[in-house]
Amino acid sequence: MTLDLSVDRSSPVPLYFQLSQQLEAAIEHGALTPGSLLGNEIELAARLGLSRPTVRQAIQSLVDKGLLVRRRGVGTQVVHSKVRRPLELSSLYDDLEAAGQRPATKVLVNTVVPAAAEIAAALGVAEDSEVHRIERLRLTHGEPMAYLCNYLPPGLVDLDTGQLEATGLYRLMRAAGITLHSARQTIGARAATDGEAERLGEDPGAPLLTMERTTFDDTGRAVEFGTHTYRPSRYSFEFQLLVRS
Amino acid sequence: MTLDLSVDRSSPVPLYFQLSQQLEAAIEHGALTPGSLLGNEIELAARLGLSRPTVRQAIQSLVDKGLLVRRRGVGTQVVHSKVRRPLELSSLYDDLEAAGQRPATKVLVNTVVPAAAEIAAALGVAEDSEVHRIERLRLTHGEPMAYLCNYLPPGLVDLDTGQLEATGLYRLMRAAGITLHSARQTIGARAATDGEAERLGEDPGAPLLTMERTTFDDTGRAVEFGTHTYRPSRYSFEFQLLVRS
DNA sequence: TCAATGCGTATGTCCGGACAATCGAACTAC
DNA sequence: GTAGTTCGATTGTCCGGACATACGCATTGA
Repeated sequence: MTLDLSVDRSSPVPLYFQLSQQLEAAIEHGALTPGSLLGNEIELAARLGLSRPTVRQAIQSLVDKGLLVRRRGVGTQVVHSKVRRPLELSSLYDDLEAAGQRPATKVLVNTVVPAAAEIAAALGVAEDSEVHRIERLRLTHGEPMAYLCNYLPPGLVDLDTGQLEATGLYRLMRAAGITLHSARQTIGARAATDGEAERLGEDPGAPLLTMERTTFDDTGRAVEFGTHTYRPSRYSFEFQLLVRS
Repeated sequence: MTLDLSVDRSSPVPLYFQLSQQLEAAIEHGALTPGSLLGNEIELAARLGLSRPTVRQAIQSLVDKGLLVRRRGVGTQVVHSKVRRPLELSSLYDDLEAAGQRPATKVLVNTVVPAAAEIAAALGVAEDSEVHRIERLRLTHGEPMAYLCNYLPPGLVDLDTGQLEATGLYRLMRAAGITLHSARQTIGARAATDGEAERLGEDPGAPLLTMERTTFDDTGRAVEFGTHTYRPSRYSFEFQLLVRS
C-alpha cells in the first residue's frame, strides 16, 4: 500500500516538518513497518509536489532521531527497534508525569544562602555571594522517592514555594524566559547517611542512587546546580542512546 | 581578527565537513571566543567561494553538537560552556583509555549457554537457544572497578578471550562489521551480594552502581545484552546532555 | 519620558538542477 | 560453476537564487 501523505502549503508549519511528522506518525502507528524501504526521494518529492531538498530535510530529521537509516545505492529504511526517549534534558517531574505517576513535591527549604566554594564554582559566581537554595522531597504514591537539593544564581527566576510544589523546576525556568541548552551530569551511588535515610525512609547505610547536575543556558551561563539522591528501589535512570556517526 | 578559513576542492572530504572541522578547531583552540558572532552566512560563503547551503550545513552540524547557537535576525554565536562528551554510545574500555587510565581486563567466563527467559527476551531469540556468555572483570591500577556480564547472539562475533582482554567488546563488534545504532540503558543502584562483594573487593551489602544495556545494530537486531556492576568509589557515569529543540 | 512604528539584517524555508559515490544485481567471460 | 565486470538505482554533495520571518535598533509620536 502506498502511504497517504500530504502537505498543507497554506499552513505556517514548515513543509519539511509536516512531512517528518507524518512519517514519524506512520512509523509509530505501524503503517510503515520496520525494515521496509521508504521509496526513493525523487519520486517521493514528485508525489508530494515538493522539492528534493525539502524531502531530504524531513527524512534527515528522522535519521537524526534514530528512526530511519539511509544507505547509499539502496534506499532509506525504517529501523526495527522502537526508540522511546533519546535521553533529552528532562526534569524528574516531567518524566514522572509522562509515566502517569502523578508526582507530589514537598518543599523543605526555599531560602537564600551564601554560596559555598563548590556551589560558587559550579554556578560561576563569587564565593559567599548570595544564591537560592531549594530542598525538595519528591513523592510518588505517598512514598518518598527522591531528595533534591538545588542552587540557583539570584535574579533569574522567582521561586515561589507554591509553584515549586505544583510543577517542576525546569518548567519554572523556561517560563521565566530561560533557554536551557545543555547540562553536565554525574550519576553515581553511595551509602545513605543518617539524615538522608531518615528523609527518604531508608535505613542508614542503604544504597542510594545519586545525581549531580549543572545546567547551562544558551549563553553558556550556569543557571542551576543540583545534587539529587534517589531510592534505588523506586527509581532508576532509563534512556536510549544513539551512536553519533 | 578575521578567521583564517579555507577549503580544498580537490580533496575527497566534503566541503561542508572541512569547514565544520575548521570551525570546531577554531572554537576549541580559542580563535573563536565564546559569545562572539560568527559573521553572516552569505558573506562567509562568498569569502570561501562556497554556496550558502554548504556553509549552512557546516554550521548546522556544529549547532547539533551544541557548540553554536543560531538566532534569527541576530547571527550565529559560539556557546560559552565547554561541551566535552555529548554522551555517545561508548564502551567502558574506550572511556577509560581516553581518560588515560590504561584499563586491564580479566575474562572470567567465555562460553556458550542456553538463554534464560530474560536474556532471550532482551536479545530477541528463542528461550534456551544458545547464546554467548562473557563475564569480565575490569581493573584500573590493579584494583577491580567493574564486573561485566554480557550475552551475545551466536554467529555474530568471534569471541577470542585474548582479544577480549586486549580491547573492548564494542571494538570487536565493530571490527566484525556490525554497525552499532542505538542502545537502551538503565542505571540504578543496589546492595552487593556476597559473590559480587567478593569479586569486586567490597563488603557484602555495600552500595553498587548497576547498568543494564541492550544494544541494537542498524537493522534493529539486538546484538548485545549486558548487566554491569561498578564500584561507586571508583566509577561514576559522567556526561553532557543537550536539549533537543 | 516612554511607547509604538518602521527598517535593516540575519537566519529560516524552499526551489530546481547537476554531478559524484556507492550498493546490489544482472550479466559476461573464463 | 565461479569470478570479475558492467550497469541501473539511490543517496551524497553542491550550486545559485528567491522569498518569508523574526530580532534589534533607530526613529517617531503621544
